Amino acid sequence: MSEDSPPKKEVAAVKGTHDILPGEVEKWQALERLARETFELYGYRELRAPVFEATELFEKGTGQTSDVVTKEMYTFTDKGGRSLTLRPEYTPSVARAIIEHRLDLQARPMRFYYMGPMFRYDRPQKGRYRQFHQIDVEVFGEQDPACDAELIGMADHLLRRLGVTDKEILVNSVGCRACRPAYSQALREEAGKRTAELCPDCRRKAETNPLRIFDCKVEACQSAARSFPEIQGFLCAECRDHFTEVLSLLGLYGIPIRVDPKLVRGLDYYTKTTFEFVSSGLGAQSALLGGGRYDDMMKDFGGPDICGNGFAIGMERLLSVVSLPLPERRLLYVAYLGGAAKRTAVELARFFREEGVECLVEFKDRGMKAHFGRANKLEASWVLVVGEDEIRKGRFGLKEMATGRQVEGTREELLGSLRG
RNA sequence: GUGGGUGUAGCUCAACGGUUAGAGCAUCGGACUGUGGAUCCGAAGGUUGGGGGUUCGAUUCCCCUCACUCACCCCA
Repeated sequence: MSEDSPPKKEVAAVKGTHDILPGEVEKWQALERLARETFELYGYRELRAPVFEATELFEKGTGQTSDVVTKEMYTFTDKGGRSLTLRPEYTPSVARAIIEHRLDLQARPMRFYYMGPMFRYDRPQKGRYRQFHQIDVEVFGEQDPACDAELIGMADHLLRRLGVTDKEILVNSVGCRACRPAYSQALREEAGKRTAELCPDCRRKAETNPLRIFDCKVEACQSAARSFPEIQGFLCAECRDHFTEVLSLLGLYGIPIRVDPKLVRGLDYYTKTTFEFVSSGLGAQSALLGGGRYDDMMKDFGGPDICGNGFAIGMERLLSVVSLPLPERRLLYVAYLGGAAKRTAVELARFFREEGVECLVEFKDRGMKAHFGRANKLEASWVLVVGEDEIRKGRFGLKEMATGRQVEGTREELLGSLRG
């Protein structure tokens, strides 16, 4: 009845999300494999939590005043009337899992890692997406500063394995609940005196979270901030000793770092050590990886009083500075001539796959030339030639595409060439 | 949420306000029914993001809108 073609609907991935296509996905697989291998070397084990959680979990864990919670969460109501949220970060989920399964009663410390998508309703830009992927590493129940150093060392190890040379490691201590209030107060007072120099945003931050003024990119604010007191002078004895020991161990590992007193991380729960790996060439979003210690989070959840420590890697950002050699594909293409040979081709493909050879047979009947053209396009390493003569003899031709050399043999004999 | 930049074929890009919007690459077919990359021939592919306006005439100029992108905010 309606002859109007339906209005041309724009089909496109949702803003800030992306498909990862073949050709690109191999890099992701390589990163995932190397990350897994590296973390397992240090005794970390994977812990997988759901993609969404009760909204309340993030309000408590991430902090009700943080931007992530106040304006960046993907929150929805399910059919049972529950308020759920696609996780904007991973740490609260791990904390929840530990409490729920009473993992705190097991031997400590607990070392976990995880990789997967996170969701934040941000305005997308280079290195920042609404669905993005993180590799998360967390240690619970270890207060020794050696743990902080181990995490930084392990992150550095992974980046070295990935061949990331353009990076700098920034480390700082943001103190704890005992000593940070005094520092915040000192900053607040200083900012109060210099209020005329600060941008409106920073005037607000002076009240809510004065440490964040250091993050501001406005030149006037930066130059004002340069004369602000530094946190080192305010750390309590415990925090100072902790920080000194972290730095000392990093020196022992031979990991070059830069102490950056102005490194304040965005999430409110950090205590003592914070760190960030930055790289140029990432645009404005220069942090490849960020983390630190959070001694109070678990307690704040109403869980056991055990400390936490960890970091998150931005996979998109990391991949954009990594140049991994792609694994070489070794594909066998089966070229057959005619309908009878097609059946043999399918059988042969089955045989070779059972023997662990990547093997492709296409179902469109082609001439030999077209088969080879196709094999070439698919970047096959070999072509198996299956025609009437070959079937009669039970011996097939195997051509190595790179060299053009061709051998003949039974399927078992050819297996040797394929594996050699 | 706020600013800037960009939108033409699957991709990379052309077209002074003026014929039927072109090219390269990619795709498909043919030359070519027993051996690849080459070459030649051909085909297909577009509501020039969408809507409105100015004009005899708009891919081109103006406005709005949408998308992408970069930056702010924030963060990995």
